[in-house]
Amino acid sequence: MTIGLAHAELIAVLTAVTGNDPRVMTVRSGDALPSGPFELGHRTLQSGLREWVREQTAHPVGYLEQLYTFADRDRNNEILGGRTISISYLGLVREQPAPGGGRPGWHGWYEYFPWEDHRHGRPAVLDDIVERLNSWVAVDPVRRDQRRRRADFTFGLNDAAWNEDLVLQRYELLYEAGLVLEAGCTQQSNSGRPMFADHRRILATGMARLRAKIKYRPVVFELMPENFTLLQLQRTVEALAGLTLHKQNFRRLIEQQELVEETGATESETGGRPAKLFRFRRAILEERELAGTKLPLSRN
Amino acid sequence: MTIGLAHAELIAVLTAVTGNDPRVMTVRSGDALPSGPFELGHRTLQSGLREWVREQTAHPVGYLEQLYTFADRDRNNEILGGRTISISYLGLVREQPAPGGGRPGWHGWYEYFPWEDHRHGRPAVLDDIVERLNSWVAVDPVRRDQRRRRADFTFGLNDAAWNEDLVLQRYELLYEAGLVLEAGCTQQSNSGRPMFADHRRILATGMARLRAKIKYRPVVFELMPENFTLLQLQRTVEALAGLTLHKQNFRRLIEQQELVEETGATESETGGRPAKLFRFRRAILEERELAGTKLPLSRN
DNA sequence: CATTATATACTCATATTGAGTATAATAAGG
DNA sequence: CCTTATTATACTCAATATGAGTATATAATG
Repeated sequence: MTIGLAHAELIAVLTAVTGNDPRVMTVRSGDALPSGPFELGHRTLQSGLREWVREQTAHPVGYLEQLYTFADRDRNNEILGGRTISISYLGLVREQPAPGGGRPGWHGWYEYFPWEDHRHGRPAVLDDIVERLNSWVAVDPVRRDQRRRRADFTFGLNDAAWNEDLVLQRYELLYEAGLVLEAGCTQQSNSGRPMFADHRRILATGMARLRAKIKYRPVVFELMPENFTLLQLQRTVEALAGLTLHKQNFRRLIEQQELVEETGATESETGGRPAKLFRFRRAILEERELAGTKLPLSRN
Repeated sequence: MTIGLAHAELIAVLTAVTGNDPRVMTVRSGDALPSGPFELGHRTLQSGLREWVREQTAHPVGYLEQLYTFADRDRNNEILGGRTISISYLGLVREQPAPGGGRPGWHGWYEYFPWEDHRHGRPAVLDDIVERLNSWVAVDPVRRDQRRRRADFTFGLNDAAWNEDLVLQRYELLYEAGLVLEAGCTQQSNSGRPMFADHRRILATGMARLRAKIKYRPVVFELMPENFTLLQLQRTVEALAGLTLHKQNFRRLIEQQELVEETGATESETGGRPAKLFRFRRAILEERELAGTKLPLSRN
């Protein structure tokens, strides 16, 4: 009897932002995240993950960080004996054209989480969700107050402010309330596209991590091309945060932190006055690995 | 051939602060962290870890959060076949008297990391360490500049400020420079007490996480008794951060965030004017699970 | 009652942040 | 060429947060 033996699985939340659209790399036409077993031939967890992503999506991966390790009892249905442990990673890339013409597996974040995009105001799907949440709150006479506070807090209801970082908490609340398909509910519309097993939860974990991290670390630049305008940079951050930002303050913060430097060239495809092109000052990574990037999350 | 099979191990960094001394629970007289295999009988990773801690240390565990998952090739020396995956957790507790008179495995953080405690000024061991680091910097003519910047940044040398969060980066630098025993060096003094396998690295990961987290989440209270004075709270934070804080500003921040409420009683054992006793306002966890606790890290 | 020690209140300069207004540089339409 | 639309960039200002003090309060001790 081998105590402690388990199946180790690697899962990737690979993210890019293309045309102001935050996307995640998927397999099976958008139903699952790239994944595969951790094998003896893999040098490390990271390199194992890189191999699976290369094999399943043929997309190069740059920045990679560990997200979370899951081991749910109901994850090993199909597998004989042992348990399955899933080690998930967040990867940041620039979207590349698919090699060989195969369809690339990019899908928009907000296809899975339509209630998370507040760039054009509060999304309409929230009305429906809030109504169903209210029923869920009301149905339990004992925990009603607790449920009320939790719903208010996570979804920014009744004077609470919307907090873009609470992606995972919102998903988990919807799951508990039986409002997403993975929870075995029969409802269909407005709850976002489901995914295989717990992959949507893992995506939520990655989104939450990234939304939180862009505020104190210069990771956005992993998603940017070599040269970019400040507005492009802002639009990328906005796409991730699902919010619009104050333009002038955004520039002020980026520039005063010396995160970027002018290339000298300008971009005039933007419509109005041509914008200066910038590049990321890689030197900053050494100068202050941890000193952090603050992003002005002053709403518009 | 079972592809993807691995040994799953759970490791705990269990921390308490007793008498202004941050401590970690150990086994084997301080040589290792509590750990054990993830077994079929365990419902979840967390509950498996709780069982191992209970069995090996008999200490109750409250707050628990996942730290990191490791899988190094050199971790499975003794075990036949497969790899070992270590899933580490950070636990926060209040130190309890050992049941049955067995010696409890509490050891001070700074026994393992003597260079991390700056509460009484820059620790003397740093002189030695810096000298050896300088040799390490100088010995490589090619990467000298890079090494210089890295040493300066992580240890706060040459005008760089000491950043208490960089516990792991400092340990890793010392490891790479061959200045800790785990790296196979022969030196003895001033490099802190080593631990079994990579347990000291895992402890560093936990310390770094906790030092970072107390700044934006009210987790310190997990380490406090039910009622406490503001100075006791401050001393606990200082013990963790390895720094002294500005007393008046500390109070201002704690109070204006409404993290605590007066119990009505006072504590007069402190020497001077009796201090009001406070308790943590648990309600705040619901009110703003994520709104955060800011700690004034203005040095004294 | 002076001394010592801690607790708590209040002050003040500076930095950061949120939210604007004003001006500059381009393209397109008439 | 002039107006309008559109984007870029500079500058202002009030509110708040932060770092670093000073001042006062309440106890114990000798």
